[in-house]
Amino acid sequence: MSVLREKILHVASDLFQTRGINSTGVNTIVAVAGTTKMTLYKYFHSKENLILEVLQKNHQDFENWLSDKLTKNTKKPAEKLQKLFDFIEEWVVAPDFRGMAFIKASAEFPDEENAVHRLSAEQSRQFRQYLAGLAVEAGVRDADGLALQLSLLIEGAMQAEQMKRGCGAIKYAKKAATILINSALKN
Amino acid sequence: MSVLREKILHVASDLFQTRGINSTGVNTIVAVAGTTKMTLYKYFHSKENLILEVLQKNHQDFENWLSDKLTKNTKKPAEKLQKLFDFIEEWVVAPDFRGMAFIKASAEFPDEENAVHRLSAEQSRQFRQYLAGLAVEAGVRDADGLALQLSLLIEGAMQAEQMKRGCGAIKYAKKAATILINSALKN
DNA sequence: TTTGCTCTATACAGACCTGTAAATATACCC
DNA sequence: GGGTATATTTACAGGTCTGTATAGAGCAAA
Repeated sequence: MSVLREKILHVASDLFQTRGINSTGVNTIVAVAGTTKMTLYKYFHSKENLILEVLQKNHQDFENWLSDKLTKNTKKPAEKLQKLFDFIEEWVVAPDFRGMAFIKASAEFPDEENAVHRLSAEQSRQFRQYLAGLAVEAGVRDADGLALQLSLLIEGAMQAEQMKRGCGAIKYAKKAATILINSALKN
Repeated sequence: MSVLREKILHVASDLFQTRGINSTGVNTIVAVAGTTKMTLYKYFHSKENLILEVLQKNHQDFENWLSDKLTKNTKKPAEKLQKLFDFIEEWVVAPDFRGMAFIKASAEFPDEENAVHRLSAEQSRQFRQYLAGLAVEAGVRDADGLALQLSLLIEGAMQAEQMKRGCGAIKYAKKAATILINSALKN
């Protein structure tokens, strides 16, 4: 994998998050990345293609990081659900946190037929499925229901933290999650 | 208030929600509204100004609708918190629901110094404050905490429903809210 | 009919956008 | 050195964007 390709992906991801996708032109991306449009269009057939790859990379990075944390720091399956929000908080309070990519992408591309919107929706679904897997392992009966509720808290908190840094949304989301998890485990 | 001004506001709001703000040009707005750019720029000094007015109108319409519903359909203060999510659901399942305006606006304008972003953040804060008022009336001790948690559920559910209509997010958000409210009332 | 107001029609300026063409430069492998 | 792949440079086409200038149409009141 070319180093320039990686650089473009990284720079594009950064600019998309800080300035918005539609407000970031390819001219800006290549200027910051220190290359030219010809190189960008060689690796990424179009801007839409670049957006899709950036989204995919961000999502994979997040899920890899999270599942790594979970497998390394927890032993029993039930523990994972409990500690989940500790790691989410760690992710959110990181200085380079800029919100969840697929949430913002779906806002910028509201048309349900649009490729970017569809990928965002798919990633949202995948994330809920991952949470549902944790809930199943923990012995929750309505695993899908709890997963959906936790995803609302997580995505809501990330949205809130992106809108106003340090607003403490993730802390209260964690408290709410504990209550919901305990309630779900009792049924 | 001029009828053309109202028409422009309404059309702009609709297009911003369905196509995105940055993807909607003033040319499109005036064409759909059946007027010209000269008239638009007469009433709204700039496109940014129009965006701000659209946001403000949407937010006021929502809060007015919600508080109307609450005052007309509930009697005791504690009831309002319980019934809140019924009305939110009613709002979300309406066929013309297109997501919460200020969430999408803040995603399209991520810069915290930007006027649109600042208004969005302010509206999010106002909404939480409104919820906190309901929690106080209901006798919740940590009213701000519960309000924040409920706002996460609501905003998360609206985001999810906007991403994929009929995904049932609001139903599970309601269940989660009931648990959280009951838990908060016990403390 | 004249005055005054709102709205329309049309054209334009200047900037930015995505995407491409063609020629040149750099580096590495044989 | 020669050949090859990769990257740069510069320029451009064709489009869209916000915002403005200018001239005229429609209409109501005096």
